[in-house]
Amino acid sequence: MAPLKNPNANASPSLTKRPQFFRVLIPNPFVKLPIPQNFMKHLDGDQYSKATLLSPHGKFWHIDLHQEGNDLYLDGGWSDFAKEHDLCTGDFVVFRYEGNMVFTVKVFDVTCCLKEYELASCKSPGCSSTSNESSEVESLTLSQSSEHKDEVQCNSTPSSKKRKSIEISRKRTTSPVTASIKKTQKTSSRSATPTIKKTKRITHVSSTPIKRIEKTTPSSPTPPIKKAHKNSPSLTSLPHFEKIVRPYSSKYMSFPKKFCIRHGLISRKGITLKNLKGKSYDVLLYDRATEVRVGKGWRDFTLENGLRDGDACIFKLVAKSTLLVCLKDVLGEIEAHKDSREEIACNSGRVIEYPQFENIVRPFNLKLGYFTIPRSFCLENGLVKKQHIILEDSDGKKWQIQFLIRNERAKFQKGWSKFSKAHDLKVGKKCIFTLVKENTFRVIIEKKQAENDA
DNA sequence: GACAGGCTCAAAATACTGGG
DNA sequence: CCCAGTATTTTGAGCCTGTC
Repeated sequence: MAPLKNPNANASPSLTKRPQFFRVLIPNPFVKLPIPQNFMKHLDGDQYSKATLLSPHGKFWHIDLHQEGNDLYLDGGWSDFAKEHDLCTGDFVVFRYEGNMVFTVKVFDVTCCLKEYELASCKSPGCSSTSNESSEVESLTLSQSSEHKDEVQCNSTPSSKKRKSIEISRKRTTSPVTASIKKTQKTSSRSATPTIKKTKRITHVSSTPIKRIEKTTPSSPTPPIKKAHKNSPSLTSLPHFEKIVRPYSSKYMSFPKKFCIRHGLISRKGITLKNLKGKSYDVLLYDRATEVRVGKGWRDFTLENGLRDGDACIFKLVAKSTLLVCLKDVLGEIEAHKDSREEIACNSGRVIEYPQFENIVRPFNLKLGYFTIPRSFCLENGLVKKQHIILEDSDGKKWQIQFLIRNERAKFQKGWSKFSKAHDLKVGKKCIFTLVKENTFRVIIEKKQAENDA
């Protein structure tokens, strides 16, 4: 099925009013389950080709969607899901939409009670224990999943300060956090700015001292939670701790050493962080005198999950070496499904700028007839394969140029020479390329820079 | 001449260590 | 907790060769 895509959306539904629907199971839904037509308005903009179900097992299931006319069905993988969860005729299944085609699922049986499930590693094809921790049993339960929001929100909001606008176009992968660092370093060196101080102070209010936050299962080095039970521990009772993202957090995060020792994390060196969307990130731990630092791999996590100065991260130990990370931004909102900075910008009402980059024309651009493009820009904007793109000049005239990537290097080539000649490009001129839509750049050519500066 | 592709090397960014 | 410094990795500029 061709994915239906709405250009608008990615935005997660408001966390305070997540849409839900339920289905009472009749025999047919064991093959495929229809999504109510009225509910589909909440899916606008998401890709309809697949859905991810966060099961009561605490596992993520990837289910194919099938569209018939105006109807949308949970199809491929649904029967496996039903089988794995022992769904019966008359069962009442609640789907809560988390955004980005992710649903948490609750199952009530004919007695109107929430069904209990064993937290076993599932081996069914659609189940997302595909990552490197496939053998591990995750202990995130359905109730946990639905409770996490309340749990985290019970902490006071860290700060009401407004965030700075997002720099979407960046030169040479300058992350927001990095940018923040640079800014901080410029304004003052060792002493934090008043804003940061404030954040810090509030941090202590919001994050109970680690000793109090951390609730461990009795005296076992690792929490052997194997069964979801009505009385089973909720996420709040899983061992966890909270940390606030600081400017230096783009480089590393420090974990409380006591927590790591108690749960045997240090001995493992490499652990897995998992976001609420189920994506796993392998990171390395470095044992230090007074703390344990998360090093290699951490940066990827911060970038992909849009962590910024002031955000709170709640790390919950859900398996021997797996920490589930709940994010809470500086405004106190839990961001369960951050997908991109653009999405974050949408959610917080910030202005979205078109991605752009700029380059100065160099001699070889004219001599050899190609123009190099920052790799980071290409990666961020999905320019990853050879294709034709359109350059639109200030007169509205369009030029077809070949975009290609070779050896991890991206450049405009075929057609570039014509463009450069037509616009009388000279060495030192600055060109600003704004990606206004897929495959189309608007080009602004600025005047020659002050005599090549020197 | 235009285009495709490869190589080297310096600069920048990132990962990590040391220590106040 | 946080900054400074160093080591390592990644990226892009520049140039070259081969093919059409």
